[in-house]
Amino acid sequence: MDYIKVYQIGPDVALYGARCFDLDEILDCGQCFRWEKENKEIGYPANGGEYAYSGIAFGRLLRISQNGGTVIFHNTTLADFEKIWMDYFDLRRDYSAIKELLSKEETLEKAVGYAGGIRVLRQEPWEALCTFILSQNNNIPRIKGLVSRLCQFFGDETEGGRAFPSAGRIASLSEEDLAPVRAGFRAKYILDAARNVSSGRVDLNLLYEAPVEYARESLQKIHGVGPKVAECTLLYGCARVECFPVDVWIRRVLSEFYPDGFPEEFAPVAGIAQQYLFHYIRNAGRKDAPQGKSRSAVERESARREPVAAG
DNA sequence: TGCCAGGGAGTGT
DNA sequence: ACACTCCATGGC
Repeated sequence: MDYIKVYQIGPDVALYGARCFDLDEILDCGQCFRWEKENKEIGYPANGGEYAYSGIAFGRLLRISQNGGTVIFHNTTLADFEKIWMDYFDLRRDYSAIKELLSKEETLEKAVGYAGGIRVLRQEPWEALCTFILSQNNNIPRIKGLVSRLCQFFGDETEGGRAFPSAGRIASLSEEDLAPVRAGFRAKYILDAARNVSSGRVDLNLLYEAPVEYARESLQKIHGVGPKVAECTLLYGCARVECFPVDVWIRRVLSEFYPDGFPEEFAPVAGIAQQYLFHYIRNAGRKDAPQGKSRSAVERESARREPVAAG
C-alpha cells in the first residue's frame, strides 16, 4: 500500500503517510485536463509548501491538497472516498512495488527517481475517450481550453462547476452546436464517438475486462480514433496499465534508450512506465538534466529514425 | 504518396 | 515583433 491510514477529520478525509503521490505530477502531466491548481500556496510557509487543486470527476467536485505525505480530500466523506477517489487516484495499486521493478533498468530508474509521485488516474472511459480525441494534434493548454468550453456549454451543473457532458448529450448535438467549443476538425470525431457510445455500438463497459486487442479494435471503430487515442482511452479511462500510448515524446525515448524494443518484463505495467518516461523526457534538459544528449539532440536524432512499434 | 484540415502554444530569430 | 514548428487522424 502507498499510504498508512485514512481518517475522517471534520468535513475532510485525510490520507496519512502517502508515498508515490505527488499532486503536481499526477494532475499536471498530460493525462487529465480538468484540474486547476490554486494560484497560491495555502496555509503558512512554515507548513512546507502545501498546495491545492480543484476538479470535477464522476460528477463530483473535489478540492484536494497535499503537504508532503499528508493528502487532504476536502469536504468529502469516507464513503465517497472509498467509492470514488480511492479508485480515481489508483490508491489500491502498489506503486512502490512497481517502481522497484522498473528501477532494475537504468533509464527507468532515473525516470522513477525524477518523478516518483506519478499515478495513473482511473478516469471515466467516456471522458477519457472524448478528451483524448480532442487532444489530437494539439498541446495541453489548448486541450484544457477545449475541454473546459465543452463542459461549460454542455455539461450538467453540479455544485461548484459543470460535469463532463454525457455521451448521450453530445450525441444529441450537431456540428454547428459544437462550434463555440472551437474544436476544429475534431468536432465531427467527438460526435461520432458520442453516437457510437450512446447507441451501444461501442460498449465502453466491456473495455475493462475484454482482451486488449478486442478493446483496441472496438474503440477504433469510431471515426477519428486511431491507435494513439485508443491506447490513451484504455490506459487513462479503463486502468489498462498494459496499454502504452506512443506520442512524439515517447517515440524519442524509445529510439534513444530502447532501440531494440521496450523490455518484455515490464509489459504488464508498460503504461505506468510510459508515464514516468514521459515526465522525465519532457522535463529533462531544463533543470536536473540527465547526462548525455540534450532534448534537441534527441529530437534531431529520432527524427531520422523509423518510429518504434508500441508494445 | 504526402499534404491538408483549424488553431493556438511554444520556440527560435 | 515575427516566422516557424508541432500535433493524430482521415480524406483526398
